[in-house]
Amino acid sequence: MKNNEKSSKRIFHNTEECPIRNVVAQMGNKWSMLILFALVDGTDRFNSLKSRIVGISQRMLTQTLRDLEREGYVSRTVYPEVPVKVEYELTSMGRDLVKPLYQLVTWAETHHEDIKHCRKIYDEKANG
Amino acid sequence: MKNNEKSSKRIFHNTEECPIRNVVAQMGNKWSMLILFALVDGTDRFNSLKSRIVGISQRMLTQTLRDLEREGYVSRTVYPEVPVKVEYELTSMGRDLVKPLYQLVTWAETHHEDIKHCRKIYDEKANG
DNA sequence: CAGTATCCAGGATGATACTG
DNA sequence: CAGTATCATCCTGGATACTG
Repeated sequence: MKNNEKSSKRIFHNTEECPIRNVVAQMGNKWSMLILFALVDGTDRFNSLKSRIVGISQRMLTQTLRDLEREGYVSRTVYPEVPVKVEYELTSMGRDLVKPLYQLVTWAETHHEDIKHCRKIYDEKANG
Repeated sequence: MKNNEKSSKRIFHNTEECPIRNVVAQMGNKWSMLILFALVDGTDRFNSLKSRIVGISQRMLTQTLRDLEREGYVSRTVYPEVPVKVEYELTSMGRDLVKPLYQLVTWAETHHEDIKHCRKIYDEKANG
């Protein structure tokens, strides 16, 4: 290949349109993946999710569920009983997204110790 | 399975120790994945990266490279010439991480239009 | 060339109180 | 039960100027 064929490859991010960021930035926020994984085994309700996902606030659960619903990963069903019942469930696209996500989770678990080790080395070099 | 076996499954995030967040939160920030992908084809230098990764500031390139180096995904080599030359390269762990990342990128590209469509529907329902 | 140092704006997240 | 509304705080990222 030509001398600088590689270095000439430019990379754009385009926050609005980039398909990568559309998915990864959403998954990168604090609660998205936890909620998706909480729904893998089936439908669940708001307060049940809230107690299962340890540490999440009502505000962030609502907001992240809305985001995930807007992206098309989660569906929301309201049963007009009294008191009202709301069920959340993965859509088919949501269930599909979980597959590559699990690949990443598996990778993360496999390399967790390596990463911690690298950080330790790096920090020791910086401080020592 | 028992009645509430599913709903009893609790999910923790533990920002410090959770292997998932250790990886995904880092990849979720604005420039990490772009830098990793920019280095897939081989070694590159600071200013070359800066011009190839469109829109990145000097500050964020430095900072994100340091983060990636600390995690063990990128190596940094200084050549004590004048002026100094610094080369960045993926480590073997970095090259390995790119694989599941590509799975996710492929998924994102495949579903980009679906996601945009879902958003449109959602927003129309909210506003109309 | 390859950074560092400052300052600042905006978004993400959390705490708390209130509601159909 | 399943939220909404408001306020405070922290973190991310961008602009700009300076340096070995």
